[in-house]
Amino acid sequence: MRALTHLRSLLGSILEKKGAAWPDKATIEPPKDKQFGDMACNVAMLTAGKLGMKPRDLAEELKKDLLAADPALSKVEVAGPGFLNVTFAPAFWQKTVEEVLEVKQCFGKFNLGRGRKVQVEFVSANPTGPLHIGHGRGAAVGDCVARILRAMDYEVSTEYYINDAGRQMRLLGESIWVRCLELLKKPVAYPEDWYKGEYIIDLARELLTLKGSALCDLPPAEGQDICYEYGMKSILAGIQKDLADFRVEHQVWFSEKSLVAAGAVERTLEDLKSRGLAYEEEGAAWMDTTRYGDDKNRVLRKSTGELTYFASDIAYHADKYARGFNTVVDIWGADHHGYVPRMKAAVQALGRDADDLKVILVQLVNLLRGGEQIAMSTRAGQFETLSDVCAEVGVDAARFMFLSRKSDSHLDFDLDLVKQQSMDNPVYYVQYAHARICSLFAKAAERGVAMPECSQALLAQLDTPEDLDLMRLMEQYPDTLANAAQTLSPHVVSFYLRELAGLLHRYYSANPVLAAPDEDLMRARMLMLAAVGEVVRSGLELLGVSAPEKM
RNA sequence: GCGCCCGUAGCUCAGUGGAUAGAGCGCCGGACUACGAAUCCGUAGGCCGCAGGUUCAAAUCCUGCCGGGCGCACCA
Repeated sequence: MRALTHLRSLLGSILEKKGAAWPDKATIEPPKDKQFGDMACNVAMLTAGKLGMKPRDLAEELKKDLLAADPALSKVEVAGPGFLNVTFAPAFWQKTVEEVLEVKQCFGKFNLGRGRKVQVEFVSANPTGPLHIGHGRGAAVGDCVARILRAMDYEVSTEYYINDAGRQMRLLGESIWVRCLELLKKPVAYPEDWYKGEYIIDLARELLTLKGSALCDLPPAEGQDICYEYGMKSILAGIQKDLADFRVEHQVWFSEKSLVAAGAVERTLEDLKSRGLAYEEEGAAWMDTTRYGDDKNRVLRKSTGELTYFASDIAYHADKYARGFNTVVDIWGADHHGYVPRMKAAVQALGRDADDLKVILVQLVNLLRGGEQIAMSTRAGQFETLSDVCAEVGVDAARFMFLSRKSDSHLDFDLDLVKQQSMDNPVYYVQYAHARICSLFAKAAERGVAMPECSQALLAQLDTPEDLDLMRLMEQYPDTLANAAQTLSPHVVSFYLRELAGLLHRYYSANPVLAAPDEDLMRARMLMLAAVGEVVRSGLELLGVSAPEKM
């Protein structure tokens, strides 16, 4: 971070003196190949044309100015078509250790968001059955995005939208109802598309114990209502428990029904109409979403008089913005991607920018056991629940697995692999790095070696390539978090952690700490590893994965 | 038919304009009387789906095609 911002401002002012602005496309980044130094910049190639110069000539001038501007730069080279390859003196990187040890868990987190209010809405599964593993992925991604944004000084609220107003809920009531009738050996007419899972029978049994068999003598509509009410509450309580066990917290549970009851949906519809964005046609109310780029207009109220899901969703998002959120993040299953353009259109109709709504699409999870796919369907009652999976592989392993892929790519979740303690399952690799460091300090304490005071003189000994690799990577942690926050990509953090853990393990096996050649070197290494431990713990915390001291 | 996503090493995946395209797993070969071997070191493995185009530079951007997934409701 310091390396990047520092170079950026040095080069920026040098260019300014030459009469050129910093181009948007210019980058400063660690090059893939270490032989090109610590940081590489392409600005000369992008700016040379504007100044009427050859890229390499401009790069040579920049090189001179850079070296004159800052003695912390130990080397600047012009390479290839005009890259500027910059190498910092070791002292520059050593400062990172000092900084980490000073601010500890705050390292890497800075005020990127400047307190902007963001809502993250996720999971939001219909309470018609327990959460399955696909919901688990959405839960992990949403929770992790929220943690990352919070760390970067966004004011985040997490929310679960309960779809308790629609047809699915009615079906839930009917499904429990017919199971009640079955249990009492009464004649049963089965509804279409009903929920056939075992858990529905359990709910029916509980309800009969609670209310007695008289329940089934009620008129069906009334009985089904009771069934629905009981079923939803009970299932929702189960969902809340599963999420809590999964270390996922929603601050707000928002009921669709409450929105309808308050008349918010009707009001939104009227508002759109009065502004010419909605109209009546063929007995239905439509919204003109095409004017905002959707490929056709969408129904808000069906000719039956019933409101569509889309209508209440618009009202819901209007409510979100009315609550003062600058940005709203929705996390949806990727099978809903066709819904994005109309929702973006709705957001614009509400007078917001299309970018005030960010949709993260989470691809479905392919659940495997020993390489064989396990079929899933909530309605057929055939699935692996999130809680079963967590019980089998552990919350840490499950979360890490969910967060170690781009969210819009398919995820193979092989139960046997995730249980295994191999590199196919990197959660242990990262945790082990943390545990190793902890146990090193435990051993030090055993031998009466105290954690040394941090000083530049001690750190000055850390100048081997392995030392510098480790310190450079720690220095990139803030950049990594910024990238993860800006692109809403939790996997960036888990990839970073794997890399950092890899360097740590490599370092550890090649460089004895407590048995270092001399005491000062031992102290210096202790300081650096303490810093690495802090960063690993911080990253795991953002993923919601524990950082054990022993394994 | 139209739209969106994906196609990178045997496998699982990073990399979205930069230099000789990376990591892990798997394969093969090494390292513990050692601060923890859940680890490390080494070898091998690639027309980045195909074909054009844009430019100093393309896995990355544009166009077309092929292959896979998902959508295309007065469902949610």
